[in-house]
Amino acid sequence: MSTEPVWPAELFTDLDRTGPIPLYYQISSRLERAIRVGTIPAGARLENEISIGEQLGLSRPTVRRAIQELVDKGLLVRRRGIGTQVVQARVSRPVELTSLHEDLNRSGISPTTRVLSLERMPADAATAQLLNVAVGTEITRIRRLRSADGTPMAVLENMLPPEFADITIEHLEAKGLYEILRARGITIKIANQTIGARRTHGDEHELLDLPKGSPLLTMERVAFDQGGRVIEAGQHCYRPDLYSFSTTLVAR
Amino acid sequence: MSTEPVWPAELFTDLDRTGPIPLYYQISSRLERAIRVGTIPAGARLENEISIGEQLGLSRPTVRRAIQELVDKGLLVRRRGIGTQVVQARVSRPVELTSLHEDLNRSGISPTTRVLSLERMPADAATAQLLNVAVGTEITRIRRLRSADGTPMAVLENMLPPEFADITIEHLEAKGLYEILRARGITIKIANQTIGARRTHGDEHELLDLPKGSPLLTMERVAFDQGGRVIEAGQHCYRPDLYSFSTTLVAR
DNA sequence: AAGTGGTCTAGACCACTCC
DNA sequence: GAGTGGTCTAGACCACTTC
Repeated sequence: MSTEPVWPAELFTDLDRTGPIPLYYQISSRLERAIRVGTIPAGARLENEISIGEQLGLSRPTVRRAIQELVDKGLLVRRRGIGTQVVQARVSRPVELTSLHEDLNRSGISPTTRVLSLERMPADAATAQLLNVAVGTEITRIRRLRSADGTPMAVLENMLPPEFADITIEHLEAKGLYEILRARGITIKIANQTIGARRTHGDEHELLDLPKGSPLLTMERVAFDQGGRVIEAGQHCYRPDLYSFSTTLVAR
Repeated sequence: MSTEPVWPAELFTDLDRTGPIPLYYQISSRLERAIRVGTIPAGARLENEISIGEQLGLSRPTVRRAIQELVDKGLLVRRRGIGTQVVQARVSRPVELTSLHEDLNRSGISPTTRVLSLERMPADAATAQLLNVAVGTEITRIRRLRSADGTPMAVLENMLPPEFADITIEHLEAKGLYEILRARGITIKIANQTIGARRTHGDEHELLDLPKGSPLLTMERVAFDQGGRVIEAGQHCYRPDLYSFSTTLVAR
């Protein structure tokens, strides 16, 4: 038995057709909320694209684009000849271009940061290559301890190119690095990151309150702006009992 | 100084306009190859979308869609008022819905699999919830050791729902699990996965040829088909000196 | 002012699935 | 055969960047 297709048109009565927010985005964000809160239940079939367009006074490509956004997020599945359905599986938000600081904030946890060191130094060969600057360029090296509710969670090491030489300890203890960068108009567009594991080195076990030689979850990241300039390179390690990376993968 | 925009139209002379392969896909895949091999260098600016469409005899939306594919992959950056540029950063392929077996194959390494155990058993409460079946349902539990060039790399544990009760050790030692599933017409559409770290447990250190209590990189995954049915649930652990997860993140 | 990408329209034909 | 999504066309207007 197949159920009737659903379309809660009442959610879309007051679309703003003149403002700066794209119509497809207004549709997809309301639809996403309706799915996440359960107004549209898992497994429900949506009405077809043309019919939705007629009800909303929109062309099919616009409706299609809105739906595609949620297909890409893994909330909807489209099948030719069948229709569009809400996915049955729970979907977690993808690994995004955010910092640990923002992740924690979103979880309702108030992160604190202790700056362990903040120094300017000439780039050695490895760092110069990483940041794509000349050897000997004065770069900024930061080492921070990030805690959540008083419990140490991660040791964060970052290298910054010379343009950020004026960042202070006060900045870093008040806000996350990505927040500071964004306030300067820096937009991170692309990042390459690698997740791995290793034992604690040096003082990491003390900082993270772990036995010496414990396993750590590690993440290395190089972040670029729109023009391909390196904005930061980080080598971070996390307490694996307190932190992990979750994501939802969607097949193309 | 800004350079002239480029468009190697000669790469697109023999588009197949009648076959089953979409035009936008033909464009984007050829363009991707040209970028990856360096025919179009990093930082190059592409011609504008309308001009490309005219040269290729295509409408702008089709050209736009082709370009969008590569923007989503992080190979191109678009800026309003400026144009479309090849990203300066190296881009690694994203974490995809593939198995370790396929990852290794793609890297030119021939993986081998030893089945450590293959058993049918009634689902306990935790497994039943994971696989979304009734408690006591006969499920299949697999434990495998995956090696590359003779070196043990990972211990793979999977739970499968009852419909796969006929999978044999011979199947599993010849092919990857996902390959076997695909051969049965099973398409995995969505997966939730979590990456973490922990110490070795039980016999893992022996299997992976590591000291007892060494760090392991772990990945848990629940994979769903189009209809939201659970296809497999896996708990895998990897030797962190031989394996890590790399990906490129692209800001929306 | 000129050029770029961002959005949107109103259609069209096709492939696939189900009955 | 009817209904669905997948692709594609040929335009339009707008916002943003550069000159």
